[in-house]
Amino acid sequence: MEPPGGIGPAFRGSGHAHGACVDDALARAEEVCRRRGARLTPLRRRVLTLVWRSHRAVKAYDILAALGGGRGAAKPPTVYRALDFLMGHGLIHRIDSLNAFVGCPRPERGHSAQFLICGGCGEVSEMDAAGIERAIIDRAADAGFALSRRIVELHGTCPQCTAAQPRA
Amino acid sequence: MEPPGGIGPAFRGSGHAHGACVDDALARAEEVCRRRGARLTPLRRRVLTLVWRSHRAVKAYDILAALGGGRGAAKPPTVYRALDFLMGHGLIHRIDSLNAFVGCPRPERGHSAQFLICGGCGEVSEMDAAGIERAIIDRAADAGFALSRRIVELHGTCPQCTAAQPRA
DNA sequence: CACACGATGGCTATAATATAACATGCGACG
DNA sequence: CGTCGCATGTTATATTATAGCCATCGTGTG
Repeated sequence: MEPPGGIGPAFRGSGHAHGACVDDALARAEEVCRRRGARLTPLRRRVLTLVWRSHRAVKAYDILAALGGGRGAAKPPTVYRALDFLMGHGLIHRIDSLNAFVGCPRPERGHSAQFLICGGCGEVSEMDAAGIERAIIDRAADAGFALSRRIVELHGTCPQCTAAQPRA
Repeated sequence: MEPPGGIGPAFRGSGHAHGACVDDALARAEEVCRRRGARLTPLRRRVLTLVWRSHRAVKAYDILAALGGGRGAAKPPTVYRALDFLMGHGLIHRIDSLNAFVGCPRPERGHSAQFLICGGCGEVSEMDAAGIERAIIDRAADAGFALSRRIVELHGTCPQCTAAQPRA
């Protein structure tokens, strides 16, 4: 079940030791920030932890709610600024088709990613598929198009959810 | 430079006879609806025309504004319902990374599309690149992932805009 | 004709997502 | 100490989207 390339597309289902994912993600984030002189402040670390609460894409306002339930509640800009920072350093990705955010398991390399998004369990699996990347680059080159950002978000059903629903 | 498949990625720049694009799109829409027994009502036709005003992605609230400037102005649900209808019949596509909509030049075939989105002029070019599609399908199959919706939105700079900016 | 029904679209309201603009705190550094 | 820059707090508002209810209209049917 270990993912090819160490990233995806292994959907984890409910039975994995998620604490290790979070610890690993935080350690990597520390390292990335340390090397760049960027400050992973308590707030940013907390937001990153909240994004990593699951392997699902997390909405900004859910983070907001989790941050400050009471009167001293956090405000939207607080969350969006932290998310911007984390995205800027590749620690999280935005899933545009969900207006939501997911932790990046390999922040150290500036990879281009594709996402498998399960409509059943909501899990998001990040891939770095050379074949897809290659095809996109080739096709853009054919068109004389200078690529910057590439968005590949693939919706469907993960193996676990497919297995759980013998007859859809 | 004619695109394989006849769709994209020909960026048109400012010098094409756009009336023909619109007429063609409307004729195709009529035909598609007629064959399915769907009703391309005046409102829906008007919204479709507004989406086709350019080859750029159009925002729902811009359509809203264009629909009813005055006191009897249209309301959001009116626009979103028309857009839902048009999407349901493949007459337009939603560009998730822009929260905006673009006309589909080939509504008759249920194609899967990729979009080239120019950050300079804002034009969106629809492709149906078999190579990209193939790579995505193969990779999803590897992962045991049952694909439904595929989103491929490629941001960058079109040939015209690249030529216009010798030093970016 | 009277009636039910489904599709369409108008309306009010509100939810959900995101940013602008300005104020405050706080540490680094001369 | 002064001030500079960055992070965060705060207020307000912009942008995007949907829920839910009602009026209208065409169509088929008793």
